[in-house]
Amino acid sequence: MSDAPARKRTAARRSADSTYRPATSLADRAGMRQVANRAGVAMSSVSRVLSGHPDVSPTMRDRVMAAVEELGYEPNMLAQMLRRGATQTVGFVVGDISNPLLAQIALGAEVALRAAGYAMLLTNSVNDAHLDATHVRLLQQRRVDGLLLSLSDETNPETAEALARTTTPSVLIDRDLPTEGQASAVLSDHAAGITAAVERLVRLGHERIALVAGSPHVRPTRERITAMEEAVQAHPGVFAQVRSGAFTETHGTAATRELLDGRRPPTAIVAGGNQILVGVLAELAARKLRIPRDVSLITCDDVPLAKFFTPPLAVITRDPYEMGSVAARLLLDRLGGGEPETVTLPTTLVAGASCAAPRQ
Amino acid sequence: MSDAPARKRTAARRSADSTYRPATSLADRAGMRQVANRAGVAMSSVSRVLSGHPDVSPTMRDRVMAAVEELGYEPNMLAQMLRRGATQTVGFVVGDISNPLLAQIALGAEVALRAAGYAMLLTNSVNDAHLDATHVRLLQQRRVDGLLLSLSDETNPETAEALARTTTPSVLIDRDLPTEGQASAVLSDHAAGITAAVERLVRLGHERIALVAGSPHVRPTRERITAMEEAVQAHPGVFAQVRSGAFTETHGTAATRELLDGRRPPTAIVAGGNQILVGVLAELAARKLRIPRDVSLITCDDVPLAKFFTPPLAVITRDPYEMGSVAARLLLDRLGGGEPETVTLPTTLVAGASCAAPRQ
DNA sequence: CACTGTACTGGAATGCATTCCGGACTCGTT
DNA sequence: AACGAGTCCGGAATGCATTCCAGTACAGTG
Repeated sequence: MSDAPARKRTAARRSADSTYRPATSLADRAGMRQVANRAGVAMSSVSRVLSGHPDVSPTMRDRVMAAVEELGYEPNMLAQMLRRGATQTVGFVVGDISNPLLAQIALGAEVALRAAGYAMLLTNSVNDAHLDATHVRLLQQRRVDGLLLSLSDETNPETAEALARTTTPSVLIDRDLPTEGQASAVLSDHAAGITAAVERLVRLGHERIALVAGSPHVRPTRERITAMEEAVQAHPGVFAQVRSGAFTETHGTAATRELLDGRRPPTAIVAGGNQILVGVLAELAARKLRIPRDVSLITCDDVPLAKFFTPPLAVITRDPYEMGSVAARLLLDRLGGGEPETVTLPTTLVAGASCAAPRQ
Repeated sequence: MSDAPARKRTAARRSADSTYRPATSLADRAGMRQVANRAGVAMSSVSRVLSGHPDVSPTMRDRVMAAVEELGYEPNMLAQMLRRGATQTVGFVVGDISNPLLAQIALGAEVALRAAGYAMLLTNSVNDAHLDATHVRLLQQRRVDGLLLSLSDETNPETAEALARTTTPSVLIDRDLPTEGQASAVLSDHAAGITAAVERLVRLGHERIALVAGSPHVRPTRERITAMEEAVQAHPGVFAQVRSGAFTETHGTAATRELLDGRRPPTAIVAGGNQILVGVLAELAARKLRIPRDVSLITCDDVPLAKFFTPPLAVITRDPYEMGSVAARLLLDRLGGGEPETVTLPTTLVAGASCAAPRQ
């Protein structure tokens, strides 16, 4: 009875309504019920008008639309999601959005998804395999209609299981998982790029080529390694060394050091990613080795300044924005009832002065 | 009666239930009602157990938990969202996630938000002012609990209005809007960075300094311009030229061309962004001008390869990941009932050989 | 004029979980 | 033994929109 003011306010409000009400996040906005009352019709009619159902007379349409205008009614998407069982939302599990490559993919995907009325939930696994799985589950709890997956580790059984026990349409982005044809995929033809790079290096006269690759737990690395080994086999006398590890500057540096200190130091290096490139460059700089005089260099995946580098860097490029767009399209196809599909996009070797004949 | 099999199945199913059911997106999973039945208790009790309400006996807890286990029950977040009026979701409106700076901010924000149980919806305005406003409205329709705003144009009245007519807690990221203290903000101290840059250039002997800036519709550009003008005034004889425009390579090139063709070509250029830097470099390269012999160069916001450039680029850096983290923290504070707040983070001038004394 | 058909409309069930309220039961106390 | 108190539980309303179904009203046909 002698409540503190704060509690009293609550009590007063409650008695006014003669019923409790949960916290409404926004200033009480009109619901469909209010619209129905205002227009003097049933809620079902309001729903029909708003959803474009054919069984609606012109009179009804006008009355409802007028009420909608007057009250500034906007449907509550949460209620629609709950009722319809679809959220018009897609989850994007990405290793690390701060990687420009992934960021461009995300951009391409988001633009395409939004055009189709979908919103995109983004989670970063920060290269932690366990988080991949956690995020897949998390997004499913949030009832996403589909998943875009750029996993940081495709060999993690936990992730595989999380994906296996679900029917959520998914698209793998440059990843390879045993999904038994359940998932669509957009892939890059890394083999073509690496093969072209090797061909070029061999033609220039290189016989010791190294690949400083990233994590072997993702498809691009494995494809590149395989392609490198196969490409080299076609040229007797040419020999390749591979160092895979993390997609980090540290690995780039360490691997380069190892290679150059080895018994047969390479005359050409292929860097398997942005971060790795930085590490390779750091080690070459530390040793005062000049590109391409002492070592030829080719990097995978474009970096904005590559062509202004001294010397301009040779790059194996691809179109990440396009990759995101295609991923979105594949997912939308599946959401529309289509079958899983796999699309492979090209990679191209862009020449640059960082590649030259080795010193004799 | 003689329906096609497909329809028949539907009909049979309906009559079995004696009622219709909407499409359930996932394989029919158990709901709270099933758990309640299984455990032989009321739904309210199940809810209490799951939500950690105190009025629960150990017996009850065990029974319910057992049923939950057996049925593999997972609460439907959509229903919870609808009921609770909170989505545990935050919207991030960003100009263009493919900009590495923004991508790192997004990463910092997402990690911090996720740790607090929030998911992040991402939309790209692709530098279209109109889309800024559209996305703010879109995210509100999706009932986000809060907004992170890195708008592409803070002068658009449409966006201002969309924000004014809402009470959704927001955090501006390096943007300045007349929100009447409603929104929190994380800002970068661009003035400090530019001032340091000017001081350094002046000390080296430069008297004609240019700033190739980005869009004047966002705070960083305006801050930089103001700071440049003020810093120069402190040094009689030193004079600054500013060219603002889009955050594009094209603008960088065009502005540089203009400046160098002008009556008093600058001996030092400050590039106001990643894309702009590329344009500036392109134009300098086209003219065969050497850095720093012919022109000194400083760029804003780090690029991965800046320090391996020839010469290593002087950069005005900041910590974008931290910026994202702080933005998330400010938003979480507001969601927890805290007051709006503004935080300013530092910028630092990192020296590089791209800055030297001008030719005599 | 009766009857079938068409065009709409309202009512109610539904999706799923949360929370208020009242009631039942147990226990301690005098 | 009885009563006030404390524990705990079930029932029902609630959030909000969708959709099935049944029913009204009016038009067209024989």
